[in-house]
Amino acid sequence: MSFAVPYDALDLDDTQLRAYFALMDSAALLRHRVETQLRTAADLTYVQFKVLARLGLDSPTGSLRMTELADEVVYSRSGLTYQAGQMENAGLVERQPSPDDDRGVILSITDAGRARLASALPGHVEELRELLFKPLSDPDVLTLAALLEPVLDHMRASPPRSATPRRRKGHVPNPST
Amino acid sequence: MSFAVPYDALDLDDTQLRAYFALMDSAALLRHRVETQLRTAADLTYVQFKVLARLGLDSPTGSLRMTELADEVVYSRSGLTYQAGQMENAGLVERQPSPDDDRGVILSITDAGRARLASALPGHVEELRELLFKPLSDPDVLTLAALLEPVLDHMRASPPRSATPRRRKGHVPNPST
DNA sequence: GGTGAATGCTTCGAGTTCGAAGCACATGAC
DNA sequence: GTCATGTGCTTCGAACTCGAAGCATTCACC
Repeated sequence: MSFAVPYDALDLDDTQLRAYFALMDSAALLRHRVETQLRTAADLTYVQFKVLARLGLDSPTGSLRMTELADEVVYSRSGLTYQAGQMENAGLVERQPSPDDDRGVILSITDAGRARLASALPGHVEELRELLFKPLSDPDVLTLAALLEPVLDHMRASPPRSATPRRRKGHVPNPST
Repeated sequence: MSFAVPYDALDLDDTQLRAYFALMDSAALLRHRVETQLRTAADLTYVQFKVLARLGLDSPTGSLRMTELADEVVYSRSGLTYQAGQMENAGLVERQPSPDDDRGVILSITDAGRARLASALPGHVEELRELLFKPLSDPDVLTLAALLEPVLDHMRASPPRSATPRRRKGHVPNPST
């Protein structure tokens, strides 16, 4: 697929196109495979797995704010509200009011959630080894991380060009008006 | 996020985890940004854009089989059927019966589709430059493509562990039964 | 050339996602 | 204290995706 049709000045070169499609397609395909693996092995969505992993492996207390999880796992608040409801019904997480902000909701992993996570992890890791890491050498993996982490940081730092400001702190509402 | 909890032998090392999350998160975030850009600028989904681009830029005839597009753009036939319907209603593509196979359907881009694609391209390229390529040097871009293309090829070659065989040609139905 | 299996696409129902609107609480100015 | 504005989360409706089932055609083999 070449974008080189009527926009010489704005075109991407072939290498850039290759990188773009390789990134998008490999991530999409990997997610699809991982998703079906998680679904059949542990009855979890990729999103649900990621929520459980964030809560159960990263957080010392096993709990996080809804907003924080939403920003990482899904790209809308309502999306996380929906999943939190699903997972709460399944007994994997609990919702508690935030102690320091009555508007806030804190999501905590339950024992059942930890058990489900533990049951999903080995197959998940196995799938990653098989699909993602088999064609990559150890230095390759490091290089890949070193290339993509700055991209990720850069995108997270760049505001979506026209959207709700939604800066965590230190927002700049209106420069002159 | 460290997976290093109870599965020493199966664990991924930190570098692998970094690469995994950087890949998944950067691609997901990039897709989200690109999607909103395409939506506001040209009223197109990422999937629809990709269909138009494949038909309008890659194919000399401006047309492709449904199955071929489905495998590239979406991960189910029904998903492409839905999008083909949407885009046909919008006048961007046309459906024709395949001449050499009465079951097949060929999707062709229309003049309106080419016009829509042309209107979307500059902003799309601009968004990619801004978000993806700004933090990467030219050699970086080449390295990224060189790392991810083998991963993509490897995944496309690996059957989904338990699914319909669905090989284009040369299937091996039943070894002994 | 006839029969059974495979293939190409569509229809259908269920599940997931998003954005906009809404509600409750918090924060800052006065 | 009060008011206006901002923030955290939920509800709601619309759109999208998938897998399974179904229909029509083709292929392979006898």
